[in-house]
Amino acid sequence: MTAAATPPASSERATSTEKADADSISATLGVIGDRWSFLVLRGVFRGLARFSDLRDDLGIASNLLTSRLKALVDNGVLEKVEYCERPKRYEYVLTPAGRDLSGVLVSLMQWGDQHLNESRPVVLVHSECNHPIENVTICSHCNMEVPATAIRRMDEG
Amino acid sequence: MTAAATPPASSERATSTEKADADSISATLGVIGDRWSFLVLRGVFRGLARFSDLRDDLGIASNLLTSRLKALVDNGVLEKVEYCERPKRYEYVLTPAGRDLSGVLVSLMQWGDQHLNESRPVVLVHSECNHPIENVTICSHCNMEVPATAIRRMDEG
DNA sequence: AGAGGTTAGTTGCAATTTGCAACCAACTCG
DNA sequence: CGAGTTGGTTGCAAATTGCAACTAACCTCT
Repeated sequence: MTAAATPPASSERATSTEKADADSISATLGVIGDRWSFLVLRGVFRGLARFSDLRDDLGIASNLLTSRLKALVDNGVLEKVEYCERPKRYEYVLTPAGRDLSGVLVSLMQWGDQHLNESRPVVLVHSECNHPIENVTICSHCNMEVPATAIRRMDEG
Repeated sequence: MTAAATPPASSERATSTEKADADSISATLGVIGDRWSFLVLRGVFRGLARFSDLRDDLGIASNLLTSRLKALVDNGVLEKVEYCERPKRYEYVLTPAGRDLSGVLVSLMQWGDQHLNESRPVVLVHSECNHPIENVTICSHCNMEVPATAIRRMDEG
């Protein structure tokens, strides 16, 4: 037995003989865990939607951008929307599931801001009040922030 | 010009001629953004600390685990602590910076649970009350949760 | 003391994945 | 018609990963 974490999943997923992922972290990484997908998503969150804008902003090779966008669309993170009929042009927009990835991006950004200060931070704000936002882990029962040291799995006490 | 996002950074970082990353997301991905580091961290968060335990749990090849652990230690995410003097054995424990990555892991897990249900979710709880935790983006000014659509960059209004 | 086991790796090589540069198709504009 | 733009595709070289075998240092058992 000993299933392991199955990361060598890249183009095609779970060909049936492969032992499935053990948990949601590796499953999620199977969707966005390669070298570029996070950055493609970051671009889309920033408002880039067209192939060439993403390519130019990220500096990614066309063939990779093609394959990453396709994978993100296939996995329901992005949607290809026609924005021009005659020359047939598409743009890539976040699906609701894709939008839900904002927390991942925000927490990545926040960690970088706090621990690697390689650049002036991009400050994200709440559009309604213009004050900075923050990503936290909370306990909705206690209604308080939960530090990493107070997180446990439900089983195996 | 046109700096781009610089993901082809793997072993050694920023050889000076390279344009630095543009933001904290790519900087963070430079530390933990490869196919295995997230999973190595997940293992450590789960309590695995020894080389062989991580290798067996993840199913990662030794050479890669060696290089990932080294990178994580070099980047201040993990610390190599001697746990046995005579045969000279070390274990890998989270530094405070490493512990701060819990939010990233939790948000990845949460997204997978919500959008890919490839396995029975591992429920994380607040150790003090035993109730499930949740990762959210909040505005500490408004004291409310901020949906992805209400996040904006501070500049460029 | 010697055989065998455990832990923590290293080494070499094959298989994948990525990066680069060139090329292409459809269409618009002048 | 010729040039330019957008959104790609193709081929090949370079880098990264995976695998399996091997090593080093040290224990434990007989």
